[in-house]
Amino acid sequence: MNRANLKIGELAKLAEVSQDTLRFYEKHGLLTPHLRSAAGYRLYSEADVQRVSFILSAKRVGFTLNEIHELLALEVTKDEKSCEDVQSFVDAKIVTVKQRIRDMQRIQRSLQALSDACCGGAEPATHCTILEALSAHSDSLSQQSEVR
Amino acid sequence: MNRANLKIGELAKLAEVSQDTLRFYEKHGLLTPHLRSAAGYRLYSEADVQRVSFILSAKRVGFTLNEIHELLALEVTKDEKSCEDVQSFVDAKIVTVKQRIRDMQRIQRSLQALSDACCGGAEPATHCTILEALSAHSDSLSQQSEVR
DNA sequence: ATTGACTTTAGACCTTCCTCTAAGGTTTAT
DNA sequence: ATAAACCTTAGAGGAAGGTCTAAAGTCAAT
Repeated sequence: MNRANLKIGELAKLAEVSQDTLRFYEKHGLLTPHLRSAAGYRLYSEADVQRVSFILSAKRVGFTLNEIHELLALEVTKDEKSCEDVQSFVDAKIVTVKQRIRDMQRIQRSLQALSDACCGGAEPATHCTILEALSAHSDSLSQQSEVR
Repeated sequence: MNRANLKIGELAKLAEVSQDTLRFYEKHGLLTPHLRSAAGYRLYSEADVQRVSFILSAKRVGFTLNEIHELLALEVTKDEKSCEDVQSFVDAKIVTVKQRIRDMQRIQRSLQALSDACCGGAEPATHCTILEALSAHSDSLSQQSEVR
């Protein structure tokens, strides 16, 4: 499958989303096909493919479509005060992302502990639920940060 | 604030969620207070605090409440074939989590590049949007895995 | 030139995850 | 003993993110 001027069904298959979802994203300003055919068919470019990829990754890790819209709208126009605005917004997002990475790593360790406690052999299966596995590494609400 | 026998308002404040949300989680089997007062007030234990912490972390990184329910229900009963079931489920989740961590790291690098390209000083601001910043490190849909 | 697989639109409908309202009972402080 | 600040329930309402339907136009192959 070539990646230039994809029709909606082709992009849908490539990105593993429905055509409805792509139209929905368009309606909400997240993804506009770079052109339309004479008959009005949406035609997506390679850049559009990248864009949908970004949207899906960002969504998978918990950004809302609104937040993704803001991220996509970010642009350093370089010659203005846009810098400050962009930078403070982006830096705030970086903090959020770092927190989420820590959340995920904590969950990953717990899942791993649970998997290991299992048929791991000689281990005493002290960790019998994910919460027990988690509390072995946990820090819990004590130093909770942003909850959106 | 002590963490034994919290009333709903106390837990809500501690966890930074609404009381409604806690009741909603209870209705859906995610968080049952360990006991009720004579008058029917919910009383939450330290373990309940941990549980809500887990729910919120998992939610922040993109698990649905249903998935969280499944994770919380996991239990190695040790003496049966529960091991195999738990392990294959958990191992699948670990794969998902690892993918999401990579997604987040990719996004983090892009945000960082965007922030740097900004008022970073002498840099030529080649990365002017998040998508351009992203494509500098990107791999896009080419090796996409699970999209839930 | 017609069949089958595509595409278009508008709009109704659905699920998830809350959030709010109403009508009332309880606890604590004064 | 009464006010203020808690708590209870059931159920309606709402925003986000799709998903489905209908009625119609387009394209490629036989």
